[in-house]
Amino acid sequence: MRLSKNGAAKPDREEGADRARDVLGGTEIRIAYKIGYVLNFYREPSFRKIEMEFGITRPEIVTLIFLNFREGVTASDICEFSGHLKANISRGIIALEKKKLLRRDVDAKDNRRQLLYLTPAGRALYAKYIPALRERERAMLSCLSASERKLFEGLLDKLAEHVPQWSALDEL
Amino acid sequence: MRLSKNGAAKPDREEGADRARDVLGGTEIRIAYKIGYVLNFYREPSFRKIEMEFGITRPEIVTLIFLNFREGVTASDICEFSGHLKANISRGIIALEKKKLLRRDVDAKDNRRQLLYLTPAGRALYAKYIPALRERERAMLSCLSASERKLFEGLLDKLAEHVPQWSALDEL
DNA sequence: TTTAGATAGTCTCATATGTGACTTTCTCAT
DNA sequence: ATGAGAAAGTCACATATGAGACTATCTAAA
Repeated sequence: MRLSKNGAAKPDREEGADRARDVLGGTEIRIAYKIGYVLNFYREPSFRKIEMEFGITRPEIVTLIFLNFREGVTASDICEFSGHLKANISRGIIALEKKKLLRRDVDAKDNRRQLLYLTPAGRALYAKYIPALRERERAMLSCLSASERKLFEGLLDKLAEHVPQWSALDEL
Repeated sequence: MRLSKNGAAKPDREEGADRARDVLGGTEIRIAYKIGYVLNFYREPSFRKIEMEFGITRPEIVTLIFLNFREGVTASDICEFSGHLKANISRGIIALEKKKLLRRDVDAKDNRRQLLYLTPAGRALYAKYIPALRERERAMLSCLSASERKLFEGLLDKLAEHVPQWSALDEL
């Protein structure tokens, strides 16, 4: 029942993959459980490593990821697509500003809102940790052929676009 | 840019689904990000509700789910397939035992290990919260046809079986 | 046998997180 | 215009979590 460090099964044990198939198929929420299983192994170790290495929290990590491809957004926007609670994103933004990794301007059109922008230092920090995430994603998907990957992403897109139909934003 | 509570877009804003497609496609780790997006909306609200309603923690929730289909396993086994750290699963098991929701026996073959079994009360508690998780999974997947769902699960299985190849257990 | 190292599980401490209340600002119907 | 209610963001408090040390037990090789 044990896996050794490199993921290979010990001689007298079930092989890891067999065991995974067996176990993961057993719950009453098979698909959700399997998504969680794969994602946990992708995300948790990666994010913990970044947290430790760079002294930032998860909301800070995702805020930098988000701002890297779209600036001038608000804390609420980041909540909406990161799944983090607004209190945590708020704290993260305050911390990032304190470290001069982002800048925020009050929206002239709506004084409640603050528009967020990365500083060069913020962009540089992002550039330090994103390659490991990219590489790990590549490894995760390497068991799928190019066409399977396309297929998988297409189905994921469908699921993602459908999210607003069944999950209210204020649930997060 | 805002979604209203029922997920419908306000008249003068982009529609939720368009916006999601647009935003989610922008990161450097598209597929991982999309998996996280969908899963967050599935898992976080559901689990938080269970936590509050029944006064149990996440490790306790997953321990009950796991034991419901396989008993006589150990804390390590649960770590292996839940993605939770052993300290947290350990605390969860201690709490569940205190509440008489599970029972543990020292393994006669290996005195370090404790074999876990649900009590009827534990099974009853599980039965109270699993229907909502099932229903929410159904809603999440309702945008896929039966054959798309099969396809999606097949690809997920492939990814799950491949996990040991790229992620070491001790990373969790 | 003995012993070095691995493994199962628990504990302590520091930190991150969830909840809900709060302020300020905006929106919209009257 | 004005007042009720929604939305953006912050805060304080309690709790859950992550890191890493620790004990006890097992394994395997000399």
